[in-house]
Amino acid sequence: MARPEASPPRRPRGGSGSSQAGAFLSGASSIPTTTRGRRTRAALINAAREVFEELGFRDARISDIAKRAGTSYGVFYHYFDSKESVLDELFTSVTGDMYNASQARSKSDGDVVDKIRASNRQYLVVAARNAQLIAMIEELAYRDPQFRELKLRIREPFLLRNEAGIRRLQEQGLADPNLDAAMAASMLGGMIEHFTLLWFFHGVPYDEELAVETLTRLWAQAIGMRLDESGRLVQGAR
Amino acid sequence: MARPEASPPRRPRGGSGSSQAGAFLSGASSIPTTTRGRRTRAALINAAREVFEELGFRDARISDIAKRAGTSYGVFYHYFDSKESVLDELFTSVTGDMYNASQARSKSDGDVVDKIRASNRQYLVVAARNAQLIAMIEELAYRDPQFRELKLRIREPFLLRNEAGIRRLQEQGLADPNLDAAMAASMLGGMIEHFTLLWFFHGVPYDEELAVETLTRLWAQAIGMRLDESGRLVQGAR
Amino acid sequence: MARPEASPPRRPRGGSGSSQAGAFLSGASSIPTTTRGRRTRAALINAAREVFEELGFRDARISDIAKRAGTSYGVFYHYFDSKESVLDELFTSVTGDMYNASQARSKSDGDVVDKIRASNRQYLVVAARNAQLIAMIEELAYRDPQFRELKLRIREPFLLRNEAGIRRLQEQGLADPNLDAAMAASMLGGMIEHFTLLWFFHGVPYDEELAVETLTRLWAQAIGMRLDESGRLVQGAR
Amino acid sequence: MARPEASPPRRPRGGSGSSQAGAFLSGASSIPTTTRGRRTRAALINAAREVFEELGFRDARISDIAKRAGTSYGVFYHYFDSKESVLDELFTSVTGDMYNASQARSKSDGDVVDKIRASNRQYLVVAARNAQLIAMIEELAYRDPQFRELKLRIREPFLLRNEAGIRRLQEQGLADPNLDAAMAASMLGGMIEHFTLLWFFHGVPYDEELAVETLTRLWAQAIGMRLDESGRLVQGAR
DNA sequence: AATGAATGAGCTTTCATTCAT
DNA sequence: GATGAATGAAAGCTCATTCAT
Repeated sequence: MARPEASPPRRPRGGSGSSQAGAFLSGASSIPTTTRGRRTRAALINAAREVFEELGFRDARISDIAKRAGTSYGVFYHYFDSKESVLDELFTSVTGDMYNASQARSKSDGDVVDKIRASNRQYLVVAARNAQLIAMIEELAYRDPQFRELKLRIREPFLLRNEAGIRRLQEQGLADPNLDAAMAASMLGGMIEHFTLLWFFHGVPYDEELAVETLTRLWAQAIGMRLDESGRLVQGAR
Repeated sequence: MARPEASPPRRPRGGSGSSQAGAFLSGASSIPTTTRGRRTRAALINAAREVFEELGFRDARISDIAKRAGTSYGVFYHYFDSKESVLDELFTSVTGDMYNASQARSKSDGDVVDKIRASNRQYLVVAARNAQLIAMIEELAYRDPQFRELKLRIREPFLLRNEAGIRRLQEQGLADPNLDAAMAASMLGGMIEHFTLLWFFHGVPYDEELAVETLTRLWAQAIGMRLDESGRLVQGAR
Repeated sequence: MARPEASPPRRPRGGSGSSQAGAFLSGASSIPTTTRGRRTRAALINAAREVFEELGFRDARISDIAKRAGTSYGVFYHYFDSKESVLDELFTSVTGDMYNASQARSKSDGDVVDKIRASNRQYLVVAARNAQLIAMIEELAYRDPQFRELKLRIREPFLLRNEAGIRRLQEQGLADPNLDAAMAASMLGGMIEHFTLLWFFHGVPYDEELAVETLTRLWAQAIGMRLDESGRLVQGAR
Repeated sequence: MARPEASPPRRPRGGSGSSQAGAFLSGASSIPTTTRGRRTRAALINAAREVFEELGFRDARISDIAKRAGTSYGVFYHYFDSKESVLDELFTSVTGDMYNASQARSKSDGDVVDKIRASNRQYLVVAARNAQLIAMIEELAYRDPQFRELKLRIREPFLLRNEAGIRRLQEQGLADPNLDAAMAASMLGGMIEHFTLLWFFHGVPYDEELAVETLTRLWAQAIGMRLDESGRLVQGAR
């Protein structure tokens, strides 16, 4: 017999089912109308970000967030349904930031390698900026399909961009035609992802310039280019 | 939801127990003298592995493990101090397995690329075999310095091996001398790590042959080799 | 989007779904194996009955029950899933008692009216004995379909018995043939139910003998019999 | 589930607030002077009725009522002291309606049975109209002496009327003189009460005509009359 | 050696009510 | 008059761990 809930301990009350557009998780979070309300809500989101980064999502208690925001824990429920729903808001900003980074065109009018270098450098910048939150998503992705999808969704635009880039270079005769562009994009993308996490989140120390150069050289050579000792494309090497 | 965790000696939040000198994580676990005792202990470890893989470390309850092992949860404390201490045992086997893999010399008498290919293939095998537990370590590493170290310790022999390999190839004039061997080893190692996790744990589907070939080609070319369309080293290309 | 439960705050864990045979509500309650366990469990049920009767189901807190039973509230969850599940046990005994009463045949070899009188008297006895719990079911029935059904299920055997009785008397020419037996049984049964609740639960004072006599006279005459001043059937009056 | 109820002046458990002299339950509620105020107040009462009927008194939240009334929950406290005090207003109307019904004289110039029939039919009408609220009172009466009294007070005029009726019929030689009029009135009144609740609130389906006829026949015969197959009084049968 | 009963800290969530705006 | 933000007591429930048997 299914759990019958004799005198139902919790009324469902429609609410939380209706999702906001673009909300990743539950997202049933009321938007305050007054200035004071807006300020409090913002304080909560901010506090949540800090607490999540310090303690991790699972170890973060609502009361930690509320305390950090300087409110009672009651207000939290005024603005959010649950921990999950603040997370939403946070993710919206990260995914947005990451997406923009994935779309950005380098303005450098250098050669192909310069473009790769610029792109790597840029990834490093956003990755550093969002390391904590990305690490959190990674962590949660290990147990929660919802977050696994989010993780994959975040990396997708980078993948597509990389794949397109490789394909274009292959067509131009600049990249190894024997490479499966999608697979290579996934692997090389993973290389950078993994590396930035190691560096920015796990605290393994690396030298920035060396990192950018090595990343760029590995990437470029992996797809079939040849770089001279100063990191410039050896023309006609392919 | 109620925070699980115990009552009296309440663990400080996020920590995984204070580690002792000898064992990796927490307290020593008594080694039983009788046959029956040994069997029970083994059953618990086995059960723990299964439960951890299914539920994750944090969500696994002692009672889950005990139930799976077919014992009462009282016995658990006969053999182990805490959840952390069973984990120890489990990790001993993974780290051992991984270490062996990192040391294995390929018997192939093919060329350098064949060696790289064999090595990659072998990594894929152990990674697939230990994916669940490795993922667990990864997950825990996000919050627990203890596990972060473990994670780094596991990857270290691979790193060293790769670094030595690259260096040797550089000396032989087969690999790009402009590459920082340590950095490259870390990045390329990360590429494989990341990829196997995606594949074996997160369930992203890949074709095995294509994966091995692409991995090998990327790796070899990244460090400066040149491969022909059938994946064989183009002699004298450097 | 449905509530996704980012990192699920509560694992379902099959358990509670499988119901015991005959359990009304959830009923997932472990049966202890040791004497001590059995004693504790019994103490909890007893305490629950008392607390429910004093405070009502909804106002009763788990901690009230535990305190009354002289245990920590933790044990409660050792034996029961929830408040609902103790209720189960309690109901099993009431419904059993009531059912038996409904089936009991009076041993009096008096006339029809004596049988009705005996039956009424007996109902009064069980109703008095179970007044608190019946009232509780009534109360809960106002809001919970589950309890509404229970309420109806408890009254059903009485209804059927009464209906059969009336029908038999109609066939024997002793009861008014113009009466719909089922409807009459329901109404007259309700009369007694309502009356006992008023008396035993709401505390409206009545004289027992007068009550039995009046109940019997009303009932008997309602279905078409005629009673003389001493409550005996006036033969051939129909 | 968390107990709702307020924080600072926390109501003693089970109670419904200490009642004031004048009003039935709790505090006086200010009567607004402006039109707008009166409209808001009326909207609140209306909303309260709906919400109470849907959710029951205990499960209804102030915010539910306010939302339904289209106001903020702040205003609620402008007009009412508490949930109990809106209830007051609602009950005033029910009790009024019920009382009127109890006093109504049937205009039919038929015989006694017609009068009983008319009276029953009329009770059915008001009972149907007020079923939700009456059920609510019943429910609350199980736990709250305040409501128990209200419940008894509502039924009282019916009781008195019935008792007087029976007594009159006894004097006229139409009703069984061996019946205690008060007791019979209470029991027979309870029969109808109980029946209407079953029908109108608990949703047990009955045929209206059959119900009226059976009710009337049972009632009339119970007090000693005799009815023919078409429901007319058999003259001189007593 | 094994069992499983008992403990209780700690977290979540609800919602009546107050009060600044 | 009206608004809605803020408060916080209180109860539910979980599960690591202890310990009597």
